[in-house]
Amino acid sequence: MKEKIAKLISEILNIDEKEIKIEIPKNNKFGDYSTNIAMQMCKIYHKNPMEIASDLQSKIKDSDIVKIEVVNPGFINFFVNKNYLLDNINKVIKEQENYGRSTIGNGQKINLEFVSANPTGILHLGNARGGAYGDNMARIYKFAGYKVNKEYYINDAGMQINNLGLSLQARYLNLCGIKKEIPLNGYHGDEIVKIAKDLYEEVGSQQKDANVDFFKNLGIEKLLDSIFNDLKEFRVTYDTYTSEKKLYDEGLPQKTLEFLIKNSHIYEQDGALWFKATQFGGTRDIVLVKKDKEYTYTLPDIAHHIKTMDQGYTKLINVLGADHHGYISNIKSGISAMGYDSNKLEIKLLQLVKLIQNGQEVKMSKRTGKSVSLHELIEKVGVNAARYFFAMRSLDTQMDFDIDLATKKSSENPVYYISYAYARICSILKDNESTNVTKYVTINNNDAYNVLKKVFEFKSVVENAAKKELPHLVATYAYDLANLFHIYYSKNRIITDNREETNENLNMINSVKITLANALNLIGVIPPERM
RNA sequence: GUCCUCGUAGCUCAGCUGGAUAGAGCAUACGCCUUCUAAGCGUACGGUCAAGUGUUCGAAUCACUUCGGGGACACCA
Repeated sequence: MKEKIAKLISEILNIDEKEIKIEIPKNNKFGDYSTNIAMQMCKIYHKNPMEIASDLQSKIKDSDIVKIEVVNPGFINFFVNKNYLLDNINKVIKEQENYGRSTIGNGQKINLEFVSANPTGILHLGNARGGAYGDNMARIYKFAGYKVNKEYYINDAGMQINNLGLSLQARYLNLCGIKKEIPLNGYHGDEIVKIAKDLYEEVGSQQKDANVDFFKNLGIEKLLDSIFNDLKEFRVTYDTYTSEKKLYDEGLPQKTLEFLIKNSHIYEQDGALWFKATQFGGTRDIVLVKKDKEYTYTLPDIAHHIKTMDQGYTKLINVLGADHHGYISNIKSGISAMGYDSNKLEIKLLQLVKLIQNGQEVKMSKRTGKSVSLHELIEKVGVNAARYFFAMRSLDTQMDFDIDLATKKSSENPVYYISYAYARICSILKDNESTNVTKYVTINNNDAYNVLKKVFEFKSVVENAAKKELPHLVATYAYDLANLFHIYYSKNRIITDNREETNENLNMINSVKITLANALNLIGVIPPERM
């Protein structure tokens, strides 16, 4: 319908259809569709926008348009007949879980890397936010016709892992009665204490002479286990896992370094090898090889990105915490220096989650182990509420997470509101059989039309969410749809004395049910059939 | 100091290719269950869209400046 109106106008004004913006007004007294084209054109025609609008009003003729209004300062509002909404009910029922699917992605390949937390502790709230965002985007992209690869980059090499090994070793040796300090930048999480304890309980002090590598590997194994278990419970899964250590085994960081040296992008200073990042848009030069000959994190990460780009992705998206902001220019300049297009890499920064308890901010730190874990969150509020809570807010708000509120499991979380709409529909459909309707004739009130209009909008919401990379548009959409349904439900009977009417109503609410489920699925929420 | 980001109702947040009277939830005060789930619906209260300047027919939205919150500026990741 939108396209049709745009086309009609473009033919009259003789301009490109794409120039014409047709929007759905927030207030439905302004019609089903509205355009500001008359105001846009007044400069070109040197005419009053109201004049242009009136002119268009008289020239547009179409059987589906029942009324055209011209309103100050020059809006043209279209009122269309509602058959398209009624016809859409059968489309929804026919397409089921595919209703709303789009092809705008055109099969483009997107690599989505998210969470990628170091295996030096368990996942916390910040990771949960990143996980929810990444997974939501993956679901939305797929639904919008993109090909998506979800990747977890495992930092199982380097300094931090060394610290993990040393921390774990210290804990274990202490249990064996041997004095050993946790290193300065070591990890103090309970989960590390537990791994040491489990080991001690299993083998006693047999491993007291084991080297750090033993503890590193043990720690990585156990912590990755817990990370992926938590994520799975959170309904977040991955397609590929990339190990930093494996990149070393394949010699990729080495090759990357050699390439950069060969192309004179590297110089030596103070015994370290520096990359001339400033020549490629970086804010400052960066060290790739430390004076102890170890590589910094950046070198294997450049290799990693190059390797991914070689696989033909049109876009690489990394979801990182806001504290990694400074890293963006590092990695991008590295990619450019390797002769690749760094614009293909898009980095999404998520603002950190501020944790509120008893009205006060709780500082989080992985090192001190004083954070709320993802696991704990799920235990307290459930996966649905947690997923929705993260999905409903855009990434760039510094969100407050009130743990007292969340643990109340109350209706203050909108996910219950949406679930309730879904459960209401399910309970009606459970007790009432419906049959196919070929032509809807009884549905004729604004509450119903408002609901159906929302159902109709779904596909464009999916496309918008994909294009703008904003999953919260889907969360908000689900809420709006539930809201309109609740209003409709409270004012209208679905089961009536009239069999034909009842049957049409049942089909209509079934279309709402399907659309709700599809929307919620895109943000990892599974609505309950009963509440 | 330099860079990034945010600032919208008492609180938590929507509002995003500039549009019509700036919207929800929570909180507060009232209504609505003999009928399909009241975890719902409705009414009221609540705003200098941080401040200023500019661009525009039109700005919460775009640009610049100032103020304020958060973050980043490692031979950590």
